[in-house]
Amino acid sequence: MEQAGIYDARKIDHLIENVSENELSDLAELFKIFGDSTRIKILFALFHGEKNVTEICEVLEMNQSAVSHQLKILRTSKLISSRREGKAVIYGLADDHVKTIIAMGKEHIEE
Amino acid sequence: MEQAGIYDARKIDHLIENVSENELSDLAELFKIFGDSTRIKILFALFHGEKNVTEICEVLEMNQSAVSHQLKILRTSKLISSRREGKAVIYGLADDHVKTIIAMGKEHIEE
DNA sequence: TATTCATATGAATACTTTATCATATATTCA
DNA sequence: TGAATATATGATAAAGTATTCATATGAATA
Repeated sequence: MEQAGIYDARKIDHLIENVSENELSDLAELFKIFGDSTRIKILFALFHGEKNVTEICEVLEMNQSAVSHQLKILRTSKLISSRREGKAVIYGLADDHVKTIIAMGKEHIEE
Repeated sequence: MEQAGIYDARKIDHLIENVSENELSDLAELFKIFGDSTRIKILFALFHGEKNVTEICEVLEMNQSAVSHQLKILRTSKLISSRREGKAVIYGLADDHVKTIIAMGKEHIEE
């Protein structure tokens, strides 16, 4: 299974050495966030740029309350960031790890 | 947020383009698998080599039934592979994506 | 300031998931 | 073949989760 140069195997191995019980729990918590269609859709909606809540609702075709509940979970996990601009609250990806994690997942399911 | 050369940003961007509704569901399903402490612990237990069920139970300090139930989920998701050797069934990681995905997760929570 | 628009949040419900218990299956060995 | 060991699995209870509805908060504007 060649990884097409996307990562460096040695660095990967180093990253997963000596992981504490607590870190394992944190990891599970993190992945749990990605493990929901609605939240994954929100993250994808933000891949190409920031969006406010109304726009996210339109993309997902879901009601505002459901979306806001999930936005809160993503915010709490620091996967997305938010700022208010007038009446609207604008959301964006917090950092590039989100993209990488999802890309790795996509690469896996493609096989 | 420099990624220390662990991945190539262009390839990441390419991977997450044009993702269908179905692929999003599959992705959520995949991450759901990682989103459980027991399963993450099993995967870590297998990082340094294959183990049979009894050994996995010892590492996790969990009862055999609970472990087997989670092994089945990991097997079904093709994250681990198994083979029988006498009375024992030996499990190992199915491929390197597992390591990569978890390493990315770890990198994220470290910040 | 009253109203409207945008977002957040609490409570309730329906749905999912995990661990446990009991038991079944598979393999080895006496 | 019968007992022992290793693993798998079905059913159930307990815990967790997502969506919906109703309502609250916050900001802009008439």
